Order: sequence, then C-alpha cells, then structure tokens
Amino acid sequence: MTDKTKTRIAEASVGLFVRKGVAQTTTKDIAAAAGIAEGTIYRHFESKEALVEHLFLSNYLPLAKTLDGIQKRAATTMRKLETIVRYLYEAYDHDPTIFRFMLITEHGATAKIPDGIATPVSVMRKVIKEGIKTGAVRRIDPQIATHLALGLILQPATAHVYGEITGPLAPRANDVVDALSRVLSA
Amino acid sequence: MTDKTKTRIAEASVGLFVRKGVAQTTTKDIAAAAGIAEGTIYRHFESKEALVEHLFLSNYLPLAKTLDGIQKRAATTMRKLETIVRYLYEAYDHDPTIFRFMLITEHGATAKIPDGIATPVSVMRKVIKEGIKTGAVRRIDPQIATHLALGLILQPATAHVYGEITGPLAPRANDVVDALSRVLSA
Amino acid sequence: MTDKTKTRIAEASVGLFVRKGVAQTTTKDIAAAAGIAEGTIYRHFESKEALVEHLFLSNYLPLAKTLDGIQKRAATTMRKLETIVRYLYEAYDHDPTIFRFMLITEHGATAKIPDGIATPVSVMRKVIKEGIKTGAVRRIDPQIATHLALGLILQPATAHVYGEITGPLAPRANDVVDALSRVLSA
Amino acid sequence: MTDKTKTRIAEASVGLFVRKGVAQTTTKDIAAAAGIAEGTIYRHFESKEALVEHLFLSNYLPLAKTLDGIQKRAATTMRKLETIVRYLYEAYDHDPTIFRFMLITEHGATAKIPDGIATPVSVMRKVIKEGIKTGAVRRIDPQIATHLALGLILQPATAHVYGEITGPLAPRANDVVDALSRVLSA
DNA sequence: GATGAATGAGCGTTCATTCAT
DNA sequence: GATGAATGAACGCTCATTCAT
Repeated sequence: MTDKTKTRIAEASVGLFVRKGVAQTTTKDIAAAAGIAEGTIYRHFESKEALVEHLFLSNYLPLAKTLDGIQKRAATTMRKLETIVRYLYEAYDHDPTIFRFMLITEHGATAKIPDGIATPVSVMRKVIKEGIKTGAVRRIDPQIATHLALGLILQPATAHVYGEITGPLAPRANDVVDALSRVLSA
Repeated sequence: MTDKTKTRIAEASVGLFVRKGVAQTTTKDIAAAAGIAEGTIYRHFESKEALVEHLFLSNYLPLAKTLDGIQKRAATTMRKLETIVRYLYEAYDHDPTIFRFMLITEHGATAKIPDGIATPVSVMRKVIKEGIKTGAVRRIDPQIATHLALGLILQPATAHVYGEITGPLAPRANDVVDALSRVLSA
Repeated sequence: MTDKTKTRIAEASVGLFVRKGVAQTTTKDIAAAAGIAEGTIYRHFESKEALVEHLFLSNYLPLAKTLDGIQKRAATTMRKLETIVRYLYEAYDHDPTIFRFMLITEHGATAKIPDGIATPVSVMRKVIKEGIKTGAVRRIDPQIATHLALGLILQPATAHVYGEITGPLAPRANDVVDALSRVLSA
Repeated sequence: MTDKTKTRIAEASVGLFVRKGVAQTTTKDIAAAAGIAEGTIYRHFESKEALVEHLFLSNYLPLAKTLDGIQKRAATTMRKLETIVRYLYEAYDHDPTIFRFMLITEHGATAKIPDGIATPVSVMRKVIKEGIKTGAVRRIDPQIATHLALGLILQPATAHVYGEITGPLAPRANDVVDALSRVLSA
C-alpha cells in the first residue's frame, strides 16, 4: 500500500497552489484541505518549499520520460511533435490541475535540476535537433527553435489557465501542430 | 514636477520584485532600496498589492498605446508584427527589468483590467483580426492565432529571463518574425 | 533481569542532556540514541520531565547513600571530607557524564525532594555539624559552612565542565582537601 | 533620552528568565510583562537568544570593570578580595534579579567572550596572581586558587537563589572573607 | 510630506504526547 | 511491550500596515 497521507497532502496542495498561488497557500490551508493536522505535513515533507519542489519534480521529470517514450514510437519529427502535443493537451483536459501547477510554478524558484537529467524541455530540444540532422526541420538555431515550439504549445495552455481560451484544449491541438509544422518544416 | 518619491519607490521596487519575487520582497526592502522610511510607501500607495498593480498597469497599458502607435504606422500586417517584435526585443535589451516584471506578474494582475481597455494582447489580437479580414493572415480562429503569435514572441523572452537564452534578444527578432510569418501568412 | 529498555533510555538521555542541554534534547533525539521508537519512552516514563527527574534522583539520592557510607568509615571529620572529595573527583574522572548532569540539573530538580531524605548536601551538612560538635570544626554557622565547603568542592568541577580546568580532576583533590581543612579546622 | 522600550524589554525579561528559566520564558511572556507587542521585541533584539546574550554581557562585562576599579583602590590582596565580596553581596541584596540571572545563565550557552576581554572571573584571577607574586597569597596553582575563591563567594549566593540561605547576603560576607583569607593567605 | 517605532495577526515549524496496530 | 504516524498547542519570528510626532 502506498503512503496514503503523503498522497492526500500532495493532492490537496497542488489544488490549493493552483487556485491561490504557492505563497498565498498556508500550511494551515493545506492541512485543512487534506483533512490532517498541520504537523503531519512535516512527517512527509521537510518543509513547505520541499513540498512544492517534490510536487514539481515528481510530475515534471516523469513527464519527460513519458514524452520521450511517445516520441520514440513516432516515425518522423513532425509525427513526434504531433503526438507530444496531442498527449499534453489530452492530459491537460483530463487533469488540468497538475499541468496548471507546472505552468504556474516559477522554474527558477524550485531547486535547480542537475545537468543531464531529462526534462520535457530537453526532450523537445532533442527531437528538434534530430529533426535538423535528418533534414526534417529547416536549418535554424536549435535553441531558439525549441523555444519557438514551446511557445506555440504552452501559450494556448497558459491562456486556458487564465480563462482566455475556454473549452477542452485537445481540439486546439490541430492548430498547434499545424503551426509547429509551418515554423519548423524544411 | 512629478512626484519624485513615488517614482523612487516604483523604480526601486520593480528591481526588487524581479530579482527576488514579489512575495519575497518586503516593504522594508523597498524602503531601504528607495532610501525612504517604510511608512512613506503608504503615502504613495494604498498597499503593497496596490503598488504591484500600479507598477504593472502603468507599464502594461502604456505599452499597449505604444504598440498601437507602432502598428498604425506600418503598412501591412506582417510589417506591423515585425515592428512590434523589434520594438519589444530592443526595449527588453535596453531595460529588461520592467519587461521581466511584466512577464512574471502578468497572470493574476491582468484580471483587474476592465473590458475595452487596450492591452498589448488586445493590440496583437486586433492586428491579427485585421490581417484575417484583409487576407494577409490565413483563415484561423483569431483567438488561437493571437496566442500562437504571443507564444512565439514571449517564450524566447521568458527563456531569456530564466537564463536559457543569453545575449541580447534583438538579434533573435529575425527568427521570431520569420516564424510569425510562417504561422500566420495566407 | 532489570528493565533493559528503561536503562537504554536512561543512559542515552543523560549523554544527550549533558551534551546539548535538557531543553535542547528532543524525545526524538532520545529515541534515536536509545535505538527505540519515540512512543516507547512513554512506556517507561510518564513524561520527559519525569525522565529528567528520575535520572537526577536515581543518581543524586544513591550518591548520598554512598557518601554517607564513605563518611562513616572515616575516623575524623577531616578524613571524612577528604575521602568524600577523593571519591567524587575519581568518580567524575571515571564517568563525567552523570556528574555533569547533576551539576547542570541540580537547581530546580532538588525542589522535589521531600524533607528528611538524605542528599549529598545533607550528608555534607551532617558531617560538618558533627565536626562542630566534636570540636574538629571551628565555631561557624553550619549552614554557611556547608555551602563554603560545597563551593570549594563543586566549583572546580563546574570549571572543568566548562573547560576552564582541564585534565583529570582527581589530582586537584589535594588542593581542595587542603582548602577545606583551612576553612573548617578549629 | 535612552531607549525606553529596549530597557523595558530587558528589565521585564531578566525577571522572567530568573523566575521561570530562559527556555521556559516565551516571547509572548516577555511582551506581556513589558507591556508591548511581541513583534516589538524584534525591533530591539535580533532574536530571543540575542536578548539573553545582551542581558548577560551587558551586566557581566561591566561588572568586571567595576570589580577592577574596586580592586585597584584597595591596598592589599586580602583587602581587594574583601571589598569585592562586600560589593557583590551588597549589590545582590540591592537587586538580586540581575545577579541571579548571571548565576543561572549557563556560561557555555551564551556566545563566547573573546580572549583578552576582562570578566569578573579574570579580575579575580588577576588579583590572586598578583597576590602570589607579592607573597600575600601562598604558593598554589593560580587557576585552582581562582576557582576555590569563586566557589567560596558564589556558592552562598547560589544557595540564596534557591532558598537554602535566607535573609540578606551582606552579613554573610564576613564568613566568606574569613574563609578566603584562610584558603589563600601565605 | 516623511518618519520609524509599534503593532498583532498570522506564518512555517517543532515536539512532547497519544493511540491504533 | 513496542511501534511510529498523527496530533495540535505553542513556539520564535515576520512583515504589511498604522499613527503620533
């Protein structure tokens, strides 16, 4: 059996962090939302900051693995990017909270991720670099290309978080994939 | 003569907000940086929150005016977008602080802007909508198109804030303008 | 067989109390040092305070018995005091921890000892009172005489606890015994 | 005008520290006793620990100066020690609190006093060392002699703190001075 | 207008103690 | 007996805000 209380704390706190912001969420809020005593948080996490970091890394880094697996199963660069976008937007629709949390969390505020560890961003960069090598992606600085692609994917999601785009995100994937193709294709 | 002290407070606080984050910046920090007493902040701003809002709106809304002026002087949709991007990236290079502040603060603060007030985002949307009408921009949902364009423009700036892209941003404008053209052109 | 766990707790905690102070030692520290669970402490002691009291009394009161036995076997008042000092200083050198604990804890904990129970202090007082009666000790208020004697004996030990005197204490016994003789002899 | 509030905090807290112990006195207690808000403590002292240290050092170190002045005005070693004892016991009777605080505070717990700074203990040691040099004090290790003398002086005061000796301390000075003379005289 | 000492609610965190297993 | 997760009151401390000067 997995650690029930730790999970309760984690699930309750992402929700609060997304709704109210990390700084505006108190340990008291978290305890109340998780139905536990405030002190119990500290049996499972060293500090509130450690809880935030755990939440971020335990979702952000596994997502890299998932995206890498998805990417490997697709044949071409454009199919790789397409399946990644579709996966992300469907996952967002299925449980927006954790994605909102990742979108909202200031990367700089969380502990630095050691070099060499795969992140969703590094997976994207790898796909694009390989695309350039194979000629599927036009000649362009891979770093700027990565961020242009990220912009196309993340900005609609961010807009959705703040209510500027409404309804499920998945149907928007077509437009995004199309845009990716236009920006990157050779 | 404009309110000297108010300006000192404003200038000192954006710097701190960008460097340390809004929540992590105390009124004591602000007073020290501005060379004034803590209480003096409250002669010029109702609260710390009001200071943040003032800082955001007094830069964000005038930027809309500026971008609208720029946009009006350009002949075609693509030239409009190009001059906007070049203006933004040069302004970022000239004084990154205020742009970083807007990038960091944007969400949450935008909620308070009444409908009908022009924002940089609404200027972008207007340009794109007009482009669709004139046929310069391909047929696409203007809302998603606006956010695709914003993603292309803002993500490289965000990446710069977090040190993933280094050096001046202005030379990157070419790649962004090119991408905008590919995504939007009919 | 005596209560093994209780002994483990007692031994582990004196060490911690001496090294870090009673207030700075947590029940968690004690459990870790004793190799038991935190809750187990409460099977053996009603509270942390009761543990401290037990530790103090279970060493302080038996010490009175020991000193009284020693005292009884010596012929003269001065020999009584001499053997007491030598015993104390040798015991301190052999296991400073428990003596340091008594030196540190003494005040406040002594309040709980019922009248009529022999303590090291009461043994000293008895020896001195008898000395006055037999004429071995000069005429002096027995209460002040007791504390003058205690001062001569305890202050070097206290100085050793705080590192102002180093090396074994036993060789210092000569000087202390000599001083006791000078202060008390008729 | 001196800092009224800081003085109020200092005076209120020594009283509490002596009555309840440092660890058992909370910042809330101090604020209530001083008639101020809890936060105000931190306008005058960096932390509770710093308050304790300030209290200790601002009384302990000046006492060294006072004792040194007293000592210089006396002609012989024994007169020096006599006036020191009389001064201490009269000061204790006049305001026992601060003396109790110094007696109770664990020296080791407060910040280390830098070498070369005069303390009451170092003044005592100096007087005794000079006494040995002039022949007024018998040949004896100055370090042990200092602590024997300290024991004679402090133990009656400590006994008074814990109620084992009652009434004013000053009349006891005669016995202590006599004892000092017996222990130290050549 | 400016000051800065004072405020006090509320923060993140600790830890002696309890109790179901 | 032993466990260790859970508790929650209480801690030291922070900081946006106020107000007498």
